[in-house]
Order: sequence, then structure tokens, then C-alpha cells
Amino acid sequence: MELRQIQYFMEAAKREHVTEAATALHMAQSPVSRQIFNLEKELGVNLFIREGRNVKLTMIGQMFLEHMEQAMKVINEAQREIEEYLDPSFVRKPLSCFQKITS
Amino acid sequence: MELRQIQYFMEAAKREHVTEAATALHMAQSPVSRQIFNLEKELGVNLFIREGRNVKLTMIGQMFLEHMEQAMKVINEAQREIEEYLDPSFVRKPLSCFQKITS
DNA sequence: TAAAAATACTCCATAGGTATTTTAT
DNA sequence: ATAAAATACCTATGGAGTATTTTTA
Repeated sequence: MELRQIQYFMEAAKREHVTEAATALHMAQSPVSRQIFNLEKELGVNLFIREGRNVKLTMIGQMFLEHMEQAMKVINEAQREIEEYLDPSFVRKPLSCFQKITS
Repeated sequence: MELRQIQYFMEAAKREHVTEAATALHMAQSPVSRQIFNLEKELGVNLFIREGRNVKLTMIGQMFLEHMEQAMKVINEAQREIEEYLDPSFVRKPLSCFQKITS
């Protein structure tokens, strides 16, 4: 399990749409689909079911989503505190653990 | 940021010793050192300071550790619930999100 | 001089891209 | 015929290993 996979899963989950998630992630549909599949394989469950053309969260997928949202909240909070430590006067716009390093 | 990096960091943090962490992780010292460095670079802070031969958590490293322990608890709990869902009667020994897939 | 972390380098596993196929409307 | 997900294949980035260097007790 990797944060990258969790990120792709969460994007797809909130849209119930892999292609739109890929667009939002600025990447191709294929790797999003594959990483979600890899995650499902590792967990041993289907997080989504194909519902017609689109994709829909399973019950266990919904449960997993809620946990991951919680985990991400904690990780983002850690990052926020680091930013605050680096510059106590700076109130940053909400970032996330998925932010790319640009330096 | 990736779970792998967080795992290496946590192992090193609890021992304040990179080589021992690498041993526990069944891997070489070098990649552990490097991944921790990459994590520090991304976060923009030193999680450890070299204290003589060894390594010691910084204040911000300590704070980060506590958050990551919390996040991992949530992630491991999610995995536990999935296992329970797959086999409600099975009480597994504590695993973690870092478990390798063996299938 | 020994023990530990950091760095240089090499190799290869795998993440991501493009193209195509499958599935459903 | 179109829209979406899944899959095949390829490329290249970066993760892990070995060897070496740096640092310090």
C-alpha cells in the first residue's frame, strides 16, 4: 500500500469515475485504473464494482474510504504543523501530503 | 511522501539508529538513509540530527513521529476491518499496511 | 581504528504513458 | 457509435543493492 494508490483511490471514489479522477490528477486513465487494481489486489477486496460504464464504491470500499480520509487528515495536519514550524507567521492555503516538491 | 518512507522513518526513529532499522526492515542501510533524506527534503525539515555516530530525533521529528504513528494506526485498523470482513471468524495476528503481498 | 551515516554508482522493478480491447449504453 | 474501464506494451524514473567515503568516538 502506498499513499499514491490511496490518493488515486480517493479521487476516483469521490467522483465514482476513473477518467475524471485521472484528469484531476493530471495523468492518464490507465495508471489510475491499474494502481487502484493493485491496491485492491493487495487488500484482497474490490473497492469498486463496475456499474454499467462507470464505477461505484462497494460497501467495503466506502468503509476503506472513510478510514483513508481520516488517515490523510492526520498526515496533512502533520504537514501543516511543519509548515507552521518553518514559518509561524505564515498561514498557508490547504496543501496535502501529495504535493510535489518543486525545488 | 510515501508510506514506505514513513515506515523507514518510524523504524529509524524508534531505534534512533539507521543501520538497526535497516536490519529490522531486511534491507541495506543505504536506501533507508536515502529515503529518510528524501522525506526530509520533501518536508523541508530535518527529522534527525547526527548525534555523534548515531542519529537523534529533532523536536519536529518527534512531532512528526507522533502524527505518523496515529496515521498508521488508522491505516492498520482499516486493514484489520477488511480482514475481518473477509473472514469474520478469523482473528489475525497484528499485521500492517507494510505487509508484502505473497500471492 | 572501528562503528555508523552519507554518498556514488549500477541495476532493475515498476510507475506512467500510448494504443488497443472490452464492456455497456 | 460513443463513453468508460481494463489491458498490452514500452519507456524511463527512482528504489534498492554494493562499494566507498565521511564523520566521530
